[in-house]
Amino acid sequence: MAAGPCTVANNLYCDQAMCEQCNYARLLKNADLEATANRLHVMEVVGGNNCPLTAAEIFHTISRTQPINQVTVYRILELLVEQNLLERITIGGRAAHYGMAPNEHHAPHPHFICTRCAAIDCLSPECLSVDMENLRKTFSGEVERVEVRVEGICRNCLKGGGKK
Amino acid sequence: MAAGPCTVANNLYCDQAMCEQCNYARLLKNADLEATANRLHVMEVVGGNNCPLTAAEIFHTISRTQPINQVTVYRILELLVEQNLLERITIGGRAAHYGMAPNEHHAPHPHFICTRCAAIDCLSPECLSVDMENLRKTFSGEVERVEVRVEGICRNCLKGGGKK
DNA sequence: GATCCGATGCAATAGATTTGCATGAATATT
DNA sequence: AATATTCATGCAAATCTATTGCATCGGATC
Repeated sequence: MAAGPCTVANNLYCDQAMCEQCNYARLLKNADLEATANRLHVMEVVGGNNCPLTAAEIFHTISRTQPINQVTVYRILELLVEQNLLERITIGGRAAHYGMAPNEHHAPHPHFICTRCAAIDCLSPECLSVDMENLRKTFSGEVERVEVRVEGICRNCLKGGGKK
Repeated sequence: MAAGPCTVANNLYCDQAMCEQCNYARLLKNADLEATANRLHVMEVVGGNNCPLTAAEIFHTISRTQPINQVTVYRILELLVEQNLLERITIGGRAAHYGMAPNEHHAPHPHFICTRCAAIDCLSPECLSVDMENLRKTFSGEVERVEVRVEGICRNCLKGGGKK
C-alpha cells in the first residue's frame, strides 16, 4: 500500500474507522432510508476506508466501478450525515471529509491533521480523554457532540517523507 | 445588543475572545510585520469581537468605515494565522472563522457551534479539560495544537429564540 | 533620481458545494 | 387500469469561498 494521505487508506495511528462488521443496508433501513445501490456504495467506500474521505474521493472511488453523479454523492453524504450514519469532519478552508459516525462498531475518536502534508487520520478513542462532566455542568445549552482535532506533524513528515 | 449569531458580538458563554488589553501594533511588530492600517483594522475587528468571524464579516465590518479590498482581507488573515496572531476555526463545509490566537491575554478555549442556528461561540477555557499527557505519550507524531469543538443547541434556540 | 520591495487593488480563476429543473421508477389513489 | 404522488437521480447552472496573476504605488535603499 502506497504512502501518502488518506486517499489510499493508509492510516498511521489506528484502524478505528475501518469496518468489516457494519451492515450498511441495515443501518440505512434503521434510519428509514431506502437502501439504494448508490447509498450502499457510498457507505461501503466510507466504511471500507480507515481514514475520512472527501466527497471527491468518494465520487472517484465509486466511479471506477459504477456510473454515479457527483451531485448524487453530495446529496447522499448530506442525507447520511443528517441521519447520523456518517460524520462530517472539516479542516481549514478545504473540502469536508466523511467517516463513519459513532455506532456500535465505531467509538467516537479524535482526528489528527498534519499541518505539513494535510493528511487526516483517525486517532484511537482512548488516546485522548475529555472531561465531559464539567462541560455539561457549566454549559447552559444542550451538548450533542464533542469533536477533538489534533493538529501537528505526522510521523511520515517528521521522517522527512512528507510531501510539501 | 441584538440577539443572533456572532456577527453582532453577543457571545453567550464567555468573553474569552474579546480583548481590550492587546496592543495590536505591538503584536504585529513582535512578529516582524509592518503595522499597516489594514492589518490593524483586521486585528481590531477580530479582537474586538467576542466570537470568531468569517473573512466576509471582517471585510464588511471594516468596509463600513474604511475602503478595503476583500482579497486584502484574505491575505492579511492568512498572514496573521501563519504568524500565530490569529487562529482559524472551521466548521461544517462553510466559511472559516477567525479569532485571536492564544496569547498572554487569550487562553486557548473550546468553541461551541449551534446545530440549529449555526451560531459560533467561545467557551470558557476551564469548562473542558483534555488529557494531553496521555495523547503525547501515545502519539508518534508531533502535536502542535488541540482544538475542541462542542456541537449542540444553544441557550437561545432551546428557549425557542433561535431562527431556523 | 533609479531601483527594489512589500502592501494593496482589481480581474480572473479555481475548487467545493448547492440549487433548479427534468426524468424515470416505484408506490399510492381514484 | 389510469392518474397522481413521491423519491432518487442526473445534468446544467449558479453560488460561495478562497486563491492567483498582474499592475500600481509608496517608502526604503542604493
